[in-house]
Amino acid sequence: MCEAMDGWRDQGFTSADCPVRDVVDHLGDKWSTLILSLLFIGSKRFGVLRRSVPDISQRMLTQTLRDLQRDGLIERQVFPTKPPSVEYSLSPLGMSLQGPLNALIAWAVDHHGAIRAARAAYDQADAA
Amino acid sequence: MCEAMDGWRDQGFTSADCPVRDVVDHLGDKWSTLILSLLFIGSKRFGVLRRSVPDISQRMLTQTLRDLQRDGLIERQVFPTKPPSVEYSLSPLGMSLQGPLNALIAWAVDHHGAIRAARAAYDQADAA
DNA sequence: CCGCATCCATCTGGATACTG
DNA sequence: CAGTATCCAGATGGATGCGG
Repeated sequence: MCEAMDGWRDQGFTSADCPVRDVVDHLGDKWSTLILSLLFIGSKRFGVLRRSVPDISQRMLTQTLRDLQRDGLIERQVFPTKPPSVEYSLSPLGMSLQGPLNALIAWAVDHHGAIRAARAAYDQADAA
Repeated sequence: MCEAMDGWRDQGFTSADCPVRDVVDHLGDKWSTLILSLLFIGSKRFGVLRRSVPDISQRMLTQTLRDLQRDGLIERQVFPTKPPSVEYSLSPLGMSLQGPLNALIAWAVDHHGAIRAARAAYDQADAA
């Protein structure tokens, strides 16, 4: 893995501390990217996030937020009101991810059609 | 999910045809990003890829390559030599992904330390 | 050399119900 | 409102052996 990437800028990471894995593995889980893109817009309360992503379970929302917080990408602020409310916002580190991630999302939107077309062509080919 | 993203440029995709999912879900699988980054450098034979990524199983390499091919990101060329050889290379679509993806990878490398530090701090906090 | 098939351990994530 | 706990189906992915 990383030992193979010295073609561009790897400096000898082992598999275990490969930075690509650290980041990509996280974006890979089903919800992280989505939650991040919502927080790019602005801070949000738990319930707002929940309603913004209709098909996420409460369990997964909590877990995703915890993971993002653990990685220092988002911050969690508890208001001891009654009933309590919790607000999530982007940390400076999280904000620095906004540019690269949005570039990728923009690519996804732009090339969405091409991907779906390629997929359809491929699937049709092996049906024949 | 997608219905929540109109803050930036969504135009009303449903969950099913959400472009973010189409792309990110793929980058999320354990090997796609890594294989793509290798092919950014240049076309490679199956065996070369296998050796470049020591801890991938043959099964996963084949599967990953198939998925990328299905999405039209890479091309597969078989040389009917004896023994046969197969070469994989980036398609034009795949090349268009290089910029955004490398931006993300660069971010990962740059902020790798910060992430690991945040993670360590978080883990230490709940040990206390 | 390249790839498929099978078997199997593990992980992910959804449903549901319950606490402060 | 926000979060936790339990249970469980399905996906992911590794090991191995066979075939062109």
